[in-house]
Amino acid sequence: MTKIINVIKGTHDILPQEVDKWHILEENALKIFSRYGYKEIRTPIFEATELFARGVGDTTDIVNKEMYTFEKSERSLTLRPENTAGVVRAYIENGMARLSPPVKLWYKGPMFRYERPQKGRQRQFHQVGVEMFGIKEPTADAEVILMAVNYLKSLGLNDLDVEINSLGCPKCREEFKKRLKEVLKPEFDNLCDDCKTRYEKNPLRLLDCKVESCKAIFEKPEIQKVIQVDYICEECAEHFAKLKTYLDKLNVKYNVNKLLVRGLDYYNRTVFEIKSNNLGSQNAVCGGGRYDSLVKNLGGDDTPAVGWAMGMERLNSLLPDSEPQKLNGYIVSTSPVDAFELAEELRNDGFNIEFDLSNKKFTKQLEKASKVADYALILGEDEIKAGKVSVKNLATGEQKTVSRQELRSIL
RNA sequence: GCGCCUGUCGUCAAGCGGUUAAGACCUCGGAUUGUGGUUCCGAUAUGCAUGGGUUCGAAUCCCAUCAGGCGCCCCA
Repeated sequence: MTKIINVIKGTHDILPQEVDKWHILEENALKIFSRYGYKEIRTPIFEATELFARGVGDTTDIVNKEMYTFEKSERSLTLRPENTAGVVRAYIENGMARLSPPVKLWYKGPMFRYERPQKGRQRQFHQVGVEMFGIKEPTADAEVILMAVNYLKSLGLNDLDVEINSLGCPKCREEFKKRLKEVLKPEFDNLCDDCKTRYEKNPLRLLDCKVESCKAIFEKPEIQKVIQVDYICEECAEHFAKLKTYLDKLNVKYNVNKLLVRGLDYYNRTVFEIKSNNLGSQNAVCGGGRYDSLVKNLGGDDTPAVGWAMGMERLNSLLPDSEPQKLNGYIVSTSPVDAFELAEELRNDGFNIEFDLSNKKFTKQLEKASKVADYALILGEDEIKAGKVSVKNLATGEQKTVSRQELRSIL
């Protein structure tokens, strides 16, 4: 036998028996986001590599070691590892800055990251996300978080933890980094290797370290003092305070997590995550925040923005399995031509209808009907002559012979 | 990139060095020439991820390769 070709590591097929759940995710996204005035945008799956290097940040793991990059016609192209950079590119390129703010966009689609696959993490995965441009006030942050929570609620996901934090603006963040480095200096040699690198490149990420010895260091009182004190400036503090007020008034439950930093470089001020306890170690279903400098960094006008993304596979695994959808009717007939005609008639009226294409025996057809449909539509010689159909309710066994017109009201 | 675990039919599996590789589900056929979902009978792995090795003998032990899972890291 010829060797079969397998799916690529870290990718997988979404099979018919699970696709219903995907439809639920997608339909609810359209429904909920539309209520808030968001429009869907679809951007290409690959972009210029430079977009991600400049957009996501070239010190991030995503850009450093996880991108699928390839050359074509002497251009370096990359399969998108996330979609914020692409949406921002589209926003700039299509002159959406000329639209009356806020500009509200949402998207869904596959993303690609070259990582070791594990539970809740694949190399091709899907995200649904939103981006809002043009509003610097914390109302935007609040709306976006509220919408995330309501989207999750619409999926029946209520018991999730919302964590928020403020990173401050570039100005006050520098101050915080400076203080953090000062207080950690005596401990530098005790940090893990990754943290030693972070210490130089991106000190905020130190707080995210999962290594026990590092966590212990950060628990020390003199270091906690620096972490707990708000180094963010007055304006940033006010922004964050207002956001919390809005969330309180809107009954969005959240925790402030000072250690929440996030791995993408473009965030400032508000960052947030939504986590589930039922996902294993990859427990974040949603991550996002404010990125006021990204549009400008990518060549657009100075435009404030805020957004988030959710991992659809992770959402999917939190959804209960759905019952497979049955056909409205399965035609049992020994006359393919008549079966065809009846099937087409009913299909045109919006019913889901199948019949046996291989002309099997009557009992086999009925057996098949009982497995895949709610009703068996029996179309034998007698019925054909009389211009009628015998309808059998396969759940109750009830059967009656009716005209084709009556048939529609039964199905 | 590192660590641990696992590969037997389409699926879930039993098998733990001895000669025809259990079983269940699914699928297909029959009992059953117009009445199913229950039941009964039958069919379906010359092969145990692949390649080597040990042995009189290997799905079972060893090595390598490949694939998958989980964890670290990072993230959705």
